[in-house]
Amino acid sequence: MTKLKQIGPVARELGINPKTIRYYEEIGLIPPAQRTESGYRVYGQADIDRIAFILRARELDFSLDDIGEILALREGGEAPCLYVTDLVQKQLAVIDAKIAALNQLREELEDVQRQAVTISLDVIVDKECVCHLIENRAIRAEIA
Amino acid sequence: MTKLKQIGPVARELGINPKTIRYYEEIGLIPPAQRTESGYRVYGQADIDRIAFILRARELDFSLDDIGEILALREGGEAPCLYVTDLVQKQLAVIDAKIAALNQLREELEDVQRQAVTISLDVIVDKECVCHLIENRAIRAEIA
DNA sequence: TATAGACGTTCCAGTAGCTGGAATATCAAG
DNA sequence: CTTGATATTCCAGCTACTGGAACGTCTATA
Repeated sequence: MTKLKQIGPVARELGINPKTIRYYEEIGLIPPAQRTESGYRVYGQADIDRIAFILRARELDFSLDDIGEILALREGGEAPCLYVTDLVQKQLAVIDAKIAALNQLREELEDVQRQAVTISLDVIVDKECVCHLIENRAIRAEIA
Repeated sequence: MTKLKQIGPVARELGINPKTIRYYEEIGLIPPAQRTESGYRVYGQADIDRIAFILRARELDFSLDDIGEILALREGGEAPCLYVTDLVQKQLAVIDAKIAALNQLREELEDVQRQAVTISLDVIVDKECVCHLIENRAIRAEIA
């Protein structure tokens, strides 16, 4: 018999909000927790491990849906590893796309910053557009 | 007098869903559109420009809140450029953090993939954990 | 002129993954 | 016996839209 913990200590141990655990239960990602006589949720090590697994998968940016499927497959007796490698492949593609987009975004913002430094005062005072820094970028983009 | 356009053509021109324009109006990001007798929204070039500005700022990953403030400052007669440079600075920091996190994530997922290839069959068949690929990563992380 | 279909309108609800708050119950310590 | 920390449920909101239902409007053609 392992020692049972209430939701607060478990959440603190895992570095999350207790509400997150209740939420996972609510959407069926974890089974309904065991309760004390007075209705408090209590968790054993296996429950904590399951939540920890979810959190690690979340760190890898898997969606709760995907995590749920992995868990369900496991419950069905199948080792989910092959399924997971497929998910991982897809995740990698998504991440690469995100990184590329962010890098481009970064360049564009640096562009904006550079322009802010070199912009001449009379342009700043001119009131014909909402914001030169952003509008000019669009104009330059059209030219290019 | 410029030609007025209905919401559909405007949305197509800008490459967005008409609902997005109604949404921007609903949250007050753009003023209520002029209407035809029958209640159809119509837009002039200035309106379209304003929406286009919002879309460009969104491409730079500004929140609608930030964009609203920029627009409001502009309405107040102040050039928002200085305000924008401040926002851009903050955006850059956020983006850098995101890129760093994604790169780390990428490495971890590649790690998982590598492990998937070299993992031995007896480990796959063992059913003691939910998913070796993800769990093992956590174990290795603890060791490191 | 009737009608089809392509557009427009409003309103409600849902997405992901939580998080905050209100109203209420439980529990341990002083 | 009260105080404070914790727990419970339920409702609502966050971002930035998007989908769908139910309905109105406009144009073109049979």
